[in-house]
Amino acid sequence: MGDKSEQKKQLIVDAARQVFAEKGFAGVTMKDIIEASQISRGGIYLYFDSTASIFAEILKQEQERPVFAGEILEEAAAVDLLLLFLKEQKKDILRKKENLSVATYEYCFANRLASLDNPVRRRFKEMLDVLTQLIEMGVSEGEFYCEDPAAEAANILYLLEGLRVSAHTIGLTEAKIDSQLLQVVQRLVIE
Amino acid sequence: MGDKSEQKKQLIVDAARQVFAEKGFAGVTMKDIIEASQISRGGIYLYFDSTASIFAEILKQEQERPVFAGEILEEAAAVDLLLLFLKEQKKDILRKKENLSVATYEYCFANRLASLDNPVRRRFKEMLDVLTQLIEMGVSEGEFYCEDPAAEAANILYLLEGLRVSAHTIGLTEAKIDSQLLQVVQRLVIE
Amino acid sequence: MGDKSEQKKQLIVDAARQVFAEKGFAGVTMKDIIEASQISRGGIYLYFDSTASIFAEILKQEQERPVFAGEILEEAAAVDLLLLFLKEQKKDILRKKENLSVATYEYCFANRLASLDNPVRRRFKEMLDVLTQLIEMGVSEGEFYCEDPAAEAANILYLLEGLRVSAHTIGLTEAKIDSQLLQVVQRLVIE
Amino acid sequence: MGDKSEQKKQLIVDAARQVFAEKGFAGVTMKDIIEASQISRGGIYLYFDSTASIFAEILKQEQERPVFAGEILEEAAAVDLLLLFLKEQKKDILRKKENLSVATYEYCFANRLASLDNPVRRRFKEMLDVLTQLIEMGVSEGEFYCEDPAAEAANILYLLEGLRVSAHTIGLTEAKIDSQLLQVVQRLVIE
DNA sequence: TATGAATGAGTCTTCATTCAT
DNA sequence: AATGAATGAAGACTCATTCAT
Repeated sequence: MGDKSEQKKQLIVDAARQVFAEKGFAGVTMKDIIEASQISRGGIYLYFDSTASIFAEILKQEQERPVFAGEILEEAAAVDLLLLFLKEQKKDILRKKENLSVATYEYCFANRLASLDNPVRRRFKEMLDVLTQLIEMGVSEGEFYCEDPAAEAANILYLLEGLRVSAHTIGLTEAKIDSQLLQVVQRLVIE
Repeated sequence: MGDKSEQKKQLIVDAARQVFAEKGFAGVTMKDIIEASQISRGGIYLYFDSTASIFAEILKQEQERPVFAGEILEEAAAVDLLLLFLKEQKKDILRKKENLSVATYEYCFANRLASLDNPVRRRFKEMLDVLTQLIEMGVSEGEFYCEDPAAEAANILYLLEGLRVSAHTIGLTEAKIDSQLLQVVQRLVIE
Repeated sequence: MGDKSEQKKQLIVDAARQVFAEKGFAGVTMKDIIEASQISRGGIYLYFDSTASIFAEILKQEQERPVFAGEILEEAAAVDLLLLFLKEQKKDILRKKENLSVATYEYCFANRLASLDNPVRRRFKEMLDVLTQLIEMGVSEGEFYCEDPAAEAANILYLLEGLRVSAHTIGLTEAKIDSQLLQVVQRLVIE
Repeated sequence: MGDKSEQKKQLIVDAARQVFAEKGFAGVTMKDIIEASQISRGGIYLYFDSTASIFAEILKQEQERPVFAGEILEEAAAVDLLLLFLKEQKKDILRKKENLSVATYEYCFANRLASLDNPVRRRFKEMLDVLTQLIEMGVSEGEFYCEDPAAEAANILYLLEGLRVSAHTIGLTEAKIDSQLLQVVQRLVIE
């Protein structure tokens, strides 16, 4: 039955997400995922044919999540929304052992994608749009000063990406991240 | 003989660098390196015991290279030095197929280092110092406006790191990099 | 219901025949046959327990077909009947991609049968009888010269078998088959 | 060392020949051959990459053997040589459990070869030439009567092939083979 | 009867690593 | 110091067959 089948598929995806979060992408074998899910060696091939296709599914689902985890209040000030966004990002960057960032990087590297419709790119675009709108809103409300909101939004996202990857390569303390995010805010906000 | 031994070791390292640049770190096998260097199956173990230790040696050597590729003239203006630095970084980011960035990321991820004395971290520190001095110089010369040169330097480096990794995950055009670097310069330079 | 059950069984057999004709016997899996017939994974086991038993059923049905595909006229000359028989055999040998010969060979080999009541053997006997009678008829009518009709009939059948298998091992042109069959006819017929 | 390597390769080939003779081609796995040879699971891949390539090597070696197993005396009568040839063939056909015929058939079927340079075809051509010459010799010596030696030679070979394959499909007694071979001889020899 | 999801045994293949020479 | 043949552990994948529904 399609419904039950979907459930099982989701079970595998959820188990696999754990595995990928722990071990990244490159080092994960089908066996790892099989052992993490309640499925047999042969059974997993009924749903996925490789670790890559499982991870692709995870990314797809990831993309469907809203950019902002919390509620966005229409009447909220742009500064507050920005602070909220940055705080969420910081939290995620620091939760480096539990998130999918390393797996996502490794997946991108292994598959040498960077093609137009890859989910990581789409996610970036989506975040870029949201952030650009946020900045434009702040500018029109007189909260922010910014000549090129789109470029500024991209700048913030690339900085966050740099922090995210650096958390894994050189290690980052919360203080260091705060220092960087503070700069971002100071640059924008009219005091 | 120690000297001859060193030569052989360097031969392996040089061959391996090519392989890592092409295929990243995770996908490289001992066999790949053996085939690329002039050494036998068993012979390589006289010098290295894993792909990781070979890559570690490469990183060590990488770290010994000067931060600036070109000559730095004492009397050059800070703006020009900054522009030179950014131009070099851009070039390297765009040469993504030939540099060691993916291999380095994969190596860091696979070894979950981020320890205090890892070479990637040391390299970052080194660049941070150079860049901070550069900015301080620019400030004292009246070329730059900057309240916290060290934070600004880190900001630039994280942004570059973000661009570097994004070149592999979402793909970047030269124009997009230029747009980001322009922002960096405009922010600093007093027109 | 016995009748409906028989129908279903025949459905499987017919679908399987196609598969065996295309792929021989050894390379065919239950999955292949399941996909070719309108039956479920588990359902096929209600009728057959292996590809071998399906093929056995096909052979059984094959055996029930008349030796001569066309109509045999009582009053026809023995020469004409012989020519008709050889022509049919030639046609079948050349249609090597669509007939069951490879599958039959592979089935016999795999099951190392050659037992007394195997269907291939029965089929051979049947053809031997028909052909022997035909030759005897020709002899008594003064059309053929032959001292040992049974041995001659066997000789023709073995030759045809040799041509049939050679069509798959070394490849045969129509001309080569014609040349061989011509010899057979010349040997028998009194000019 | 090339020499020792060749020895090992030959060891594998010899062990594999046994296995193929026993089990045919289709049912033989790498594991079977590994267990029969003195080699490890991974080791066999240093020499061959599939059962097919091992069997191809066997066929190549087979082809290099002389068509006549025994000595051919220049001054021998054509009849005697023919009888010798047929006797050898009969012996081989009856030794059906120990020869490579089933494996060869299965190999040809599985690989759907029948291409111009397949070794089975070359072997056939070779035998055809030898047999044709033998018959021509007999004719010129006044021992044989034959209008078309090449066609007659082919006829004998196809008959033998028919007997060979029939030994596996319908089963053959020595008497039946003798009866067929007798016909061949009677047809040729001028009494 | 009929379904198709699930199982696990079996095979192929690659790879780091060892070891006799 | 150097070689490269050999090893066996580990992972990928397929397939016949079972079983709850």
